[in-house]
Amino acid sequence: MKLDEMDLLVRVAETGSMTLAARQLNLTPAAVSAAVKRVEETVGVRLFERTTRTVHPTEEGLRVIEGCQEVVARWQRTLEAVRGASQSLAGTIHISAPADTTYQILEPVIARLSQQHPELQVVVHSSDALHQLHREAIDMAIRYGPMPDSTLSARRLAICPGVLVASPAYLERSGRPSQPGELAKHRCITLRLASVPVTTWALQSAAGARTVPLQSPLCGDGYLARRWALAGQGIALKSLFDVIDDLESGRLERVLPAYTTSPMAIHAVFPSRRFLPARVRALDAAITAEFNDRLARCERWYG
Amino acid sequence: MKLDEMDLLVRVAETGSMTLAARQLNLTPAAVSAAVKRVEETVGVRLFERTTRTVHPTEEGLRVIEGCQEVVARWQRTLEAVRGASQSLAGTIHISAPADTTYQILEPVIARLSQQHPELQVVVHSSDALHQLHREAIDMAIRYGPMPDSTLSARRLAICPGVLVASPAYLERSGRPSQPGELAKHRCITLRLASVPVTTWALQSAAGARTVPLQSPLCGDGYLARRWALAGQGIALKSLFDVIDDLESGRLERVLPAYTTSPMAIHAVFPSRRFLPARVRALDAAITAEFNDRLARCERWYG
DNA sequence: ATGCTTTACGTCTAGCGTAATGATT
DNA sequence: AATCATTACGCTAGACGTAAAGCAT
Repeated sequence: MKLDEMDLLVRVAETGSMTLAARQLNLTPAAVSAAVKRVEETVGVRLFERTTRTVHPTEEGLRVIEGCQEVVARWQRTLEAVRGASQSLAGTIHISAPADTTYQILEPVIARLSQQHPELQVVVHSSDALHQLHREAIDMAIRYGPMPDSTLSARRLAICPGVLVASPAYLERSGRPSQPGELAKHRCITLRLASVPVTTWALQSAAGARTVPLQSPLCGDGYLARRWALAGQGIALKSLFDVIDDLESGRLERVLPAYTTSPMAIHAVFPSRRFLPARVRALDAAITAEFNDRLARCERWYG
Repeated sequence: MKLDEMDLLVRVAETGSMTLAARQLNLTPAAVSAAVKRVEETVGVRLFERTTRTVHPTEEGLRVIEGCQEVVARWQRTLEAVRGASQSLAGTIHISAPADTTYQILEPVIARLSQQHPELQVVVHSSDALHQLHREAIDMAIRYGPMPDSTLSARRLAICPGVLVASPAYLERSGRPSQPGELAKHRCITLRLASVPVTTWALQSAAGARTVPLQSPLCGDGYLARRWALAGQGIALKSLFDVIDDLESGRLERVLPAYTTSPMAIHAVFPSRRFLPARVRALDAAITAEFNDRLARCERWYG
């Protein structure tokens, strides 16, 4: 029995698909299928119940896969302990994050880390889709909003309300709305999340909740929305977390400051494999530090 | 990296020899040498410092070997958990014990266990030599006397003084010695331990210690000594543990009952590998139960 | 001189990709 | 129709044994 085969089992179980596991491991589906069959024969029990569309671990399969996870993790730890003498990090990290987070927050963090560790390669996947996590072998992802419980493990980085923002120039030109109803008269910049345009904003204030329907001339990802807002194109709804820099510097102003959306969590998401390589732990630490700093500024500004 | 290779590393470290490890694994020394070299290359560190006579783990080697031990043990546990559904034990156990222990104590225990589990095969190595533990791949051994600290792990089964015994017939015929000095006039049955004849008995009593020099007409292993004593051939020095049956039944009598040797421990000895297969655990349990029972009888008789 | 590790070499099998097949949505 | 798992087949590389060489005790 090989450790690679154990890793393979774990990935098949995680992705629920031999093809995806194959893609992660740079193998063909045929090889993965054969490997699963091979292991099942040597172990002597059926590990996955499978149709051509789904792959489900069996009762015993779960036990075996858990064992595989721990075994692989234990081995990786010893390897790291033994050759980790050279304190420099090496290898490739695949990280996925929403566009705005990538360009605004991650970019400097990653640049710094990359400079400290020249042998490190960071591949950035700018995406909102969680399922991409398994499609490519993503090591770490950052996601806004509630976490669907799945085979992923997540740690909360921050929790922050959404706020309406616009540039001072735009507000000078178009006026400051004093209540949500007036938003209909403004250029509102909306998001397209997972290819689906967002058509309403759910605002709340001390006075109560209010859902505002929108038709928006500008619709894009979160990064575009912020850039457009900065360029005076209109009013955007962004997580406070994303615009704290702009608010602090005065490049953006809050609109209807009595209103926010309900707080939304930001998570660091990892594949459920037990062991994170040192390079991923380092990136995680750097990102977490950055988020904590930023979160503190949000709370200071907001509170 | 294969689990078999990890097991191989563990065995090389345990035995301190590639050839012995090869013998345990049914491989050639060439294959073991190649495997070690292979692993060293994939891990990237030298695991063993070796001359042609010795194989010593390096600093990193120790870490890696420990990792291998745990990994292999973890995997064996999952395997056992998964296919252990069939509660019957199967496979082969190699057990090593002194002759008398084998014939008198182990024989019925093993017979019983073998009957309960028809697929079980027990290979008994009647031997006193600890180093045999690594020569053959012994799963469990029973040893009298102090444990040299080594790569073996041991658990104490009992601790018992040695006593002088002879058959009533012999004592009727030759008379009962009343003090150690009189032993010189008797036929004393001695042991040959590790091919070295024992020429003195170190006795002690409330009055003090006394070392008696011997020249003995009969010299053999512990089983022979007991049989000769039973046959009225003379006086033997045996662990109380070995002769409790004979003393209880009156087939043997204690000689110089005020005198014993200092208590000697009896250990169950295992190779230091982390995980004992269920079959070995079962045998261990059965033997331990037998020893506990016997030890209780010793204490009752002695106290 | 014995017994160990190492190297060289020939052999064989395990494990991969390619490509075709079968099944499911 | 598209996508996934499976099977068949040819190929390559890894792992073993044999045999010989090199060292240490």
